[in-house]
Amino acid sequence: METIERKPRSRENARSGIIGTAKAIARREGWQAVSIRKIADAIEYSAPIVYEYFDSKDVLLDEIRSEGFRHLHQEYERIVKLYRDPEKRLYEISLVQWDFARQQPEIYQVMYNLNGAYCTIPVCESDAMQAVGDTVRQTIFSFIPKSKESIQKLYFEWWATSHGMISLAMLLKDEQHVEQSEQVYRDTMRRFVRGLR
Amino acid sequence: METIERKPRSRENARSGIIGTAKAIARREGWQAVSIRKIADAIEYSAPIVYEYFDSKDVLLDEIRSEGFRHLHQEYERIVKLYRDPEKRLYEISLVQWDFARQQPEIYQVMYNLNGAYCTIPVCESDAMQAVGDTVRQTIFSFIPKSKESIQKLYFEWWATSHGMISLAMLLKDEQHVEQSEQVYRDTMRRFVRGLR
DNA sequence: AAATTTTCTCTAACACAGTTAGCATAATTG
DNA sequence: CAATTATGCTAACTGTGTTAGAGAAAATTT
Repeated sequence: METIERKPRSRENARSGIIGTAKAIARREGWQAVSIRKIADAIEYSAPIVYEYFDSKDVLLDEIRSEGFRHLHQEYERIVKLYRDPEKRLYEISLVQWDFARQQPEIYQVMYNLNGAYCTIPVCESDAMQAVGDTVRQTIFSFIPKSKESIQKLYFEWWATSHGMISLAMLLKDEQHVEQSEQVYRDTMRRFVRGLR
Repeated sequence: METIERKPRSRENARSGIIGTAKAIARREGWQAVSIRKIADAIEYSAPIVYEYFDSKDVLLDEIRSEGFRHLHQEYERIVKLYRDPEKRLYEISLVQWDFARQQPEIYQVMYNLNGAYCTIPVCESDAMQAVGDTVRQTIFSFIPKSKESIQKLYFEWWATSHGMISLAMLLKDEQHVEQSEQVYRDTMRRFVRGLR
């Protein structure tokens, strides 16, 4: 993913090379260390070339963020198709969220402007994020048919609980053991889902 | 807090001037806009002077962060002294946390490396943060005398729930109405406290 | 009072950041 | 072959954190 040959490369190829390099640097050195010049060096181009693919660093980060939300959305839809029991669905969705944040922390960080990642473009306006929200709201609605406002409140609660634990576990990863955090997360999310009926 | 006269100023005076200016800029333009030169301009000094008071920007941010945790700790202690009922205590502490994040979002952001604020120094090692944790753990212990591990787990849960809602409400402040978020927060925290007994 | 030292503050510079303008070369088209 | 388009570069601008070293002013000593 790092040292890409320069010779045979189409436009889409270069674009994904930029994204991949940005993610690789962020994973290795943190988002603060991600610079246009460093990306350009890695893909063996000069800095201005990057601007042929992304209008600004902000737009690049936004693209990576949207990619993250789209990936998450796909995973959620997979879960929805896999299980029929609404409770099982929501619980498994919760686990997917945890695993995603564990396996690709740099993506999770840019999605929520965490730990030095900073994208000016408001995340609320992202269609991908809306789509994720819709899937979860539908799942909640599927076993608790309530008013739109009530569903929104429950979704907000679920989201906050999950995101709170994930971002806190990231913050304390040196002090608190991952296994324990994960156990608490599982228990809490299971309890949350149970509490819905 | 912005245009400070230069004439009569002691060392402590200048130090707090730097901190105050940094906070003011962060509040007005976000943490990403906080630069050493801008701070120096505001206090009518040249940039290197700032380094006489703080070894680096990182240290400056860490100081502001610790200040935030110390302030929060004081508020928590005030609540503990004010109420005898443990449930009331924890609930009021939760509300203090919300109000703090509402009234001084820039401080809350630097405390958790949110929204462009980025301090390299690990927050876990902060004594002030530990002190805050101790107070909350004690409060939880005061009406649920369990093992250290259980208390730690409950504290983690409480913290995650509170922090999750606060940071999410910050993220969605344009979409979701503050009043509704606050209502959900109050309900959730009350339910959490109730659920402890 | 003169000389010396210490204190205070500044300018200049370095490497790096995001970003843009303009030029050179290569590929394609007529 | 000539003209045009595409491609990628260098150089530059402003702004960032940070450091070195110069210079003035104040305090101290002789």
